Amino acid sequence: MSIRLTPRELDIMAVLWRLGSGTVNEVWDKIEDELAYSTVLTMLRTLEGKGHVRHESQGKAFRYYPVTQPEDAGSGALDRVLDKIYQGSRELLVTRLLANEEVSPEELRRIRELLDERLGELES
Amino acid sequence: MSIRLTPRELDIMAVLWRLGSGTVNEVWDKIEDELAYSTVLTMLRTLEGKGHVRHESQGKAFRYYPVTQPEDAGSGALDRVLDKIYQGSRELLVTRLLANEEVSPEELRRIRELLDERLGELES
DNA sequence: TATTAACTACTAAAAACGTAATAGATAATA
DNA sequence: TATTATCTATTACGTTTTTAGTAGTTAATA
Repeated sequence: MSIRLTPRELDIMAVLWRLGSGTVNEVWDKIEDELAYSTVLTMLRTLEGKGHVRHESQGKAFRYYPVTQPEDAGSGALDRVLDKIYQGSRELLVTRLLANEEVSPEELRRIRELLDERLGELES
Repeated sequence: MSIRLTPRELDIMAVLWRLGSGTVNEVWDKIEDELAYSTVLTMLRTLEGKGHVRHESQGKAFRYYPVTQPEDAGSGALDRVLDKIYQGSRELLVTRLLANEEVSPEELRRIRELLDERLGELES
């Protein structure tokens, strides 16, 4: 079974992945929605209970570290989107992904290179 | 605000999107997890309450049709994955998406064509 | 028409989620 | 040392989600 995080858990993990680690305070500070400090604390303990984070004492505070990595959560979430919404079609998914106006030509070129590399590997 | 479906709601919508429409029985039959018939019925009514599906009578049964389309639910879900897990990097996401061994060269080529088209548009 | 099979409607309720108040502990600092 | 600011621990609760039993209805069919 692939790892599944709840929306709010994902918000918190996203902060930890970005920062590398964080105290309750730091996470609370970076979370977009306005939550009570204790809410963030509770979430982190929940996540710890599920084994997605661990903590070390730092002074009187706890510093939390992600145990579950983006890939672990990502493959699950992405596969799910791919499967359920795009019916397994990676093309369709990529089409939607790049449909956004904001995508820069540079980004598109880099992605194309990526594809070329991958194709090169397969042909060799 | 983008549409957000719960995991189970998504399972059901996925079946409707795939089939085009479905009676409770048909959906129940296609759902992977073993649920009670009445559970599927309840879910469909919930989805109807939220405006994601509608129904028409067909004999004594109801035939349900998706109102919410994959794109509607998809952009939200995909953006979320992109944002939270791949930190907004489409490259990273595509890398992961194509990392899978199962991706065929044909599929890769089609995706590359897609990119070329998109790049062509931007350069003109 | 009486019976049965297949549905929907209604109801309930456990489990998960999300949020936060408050109490207690600890370290800084006046 | 006394006070204060900052943390964690505990506890609770409303909401949503998920699941499903059972009652009622309808259409087929014997």
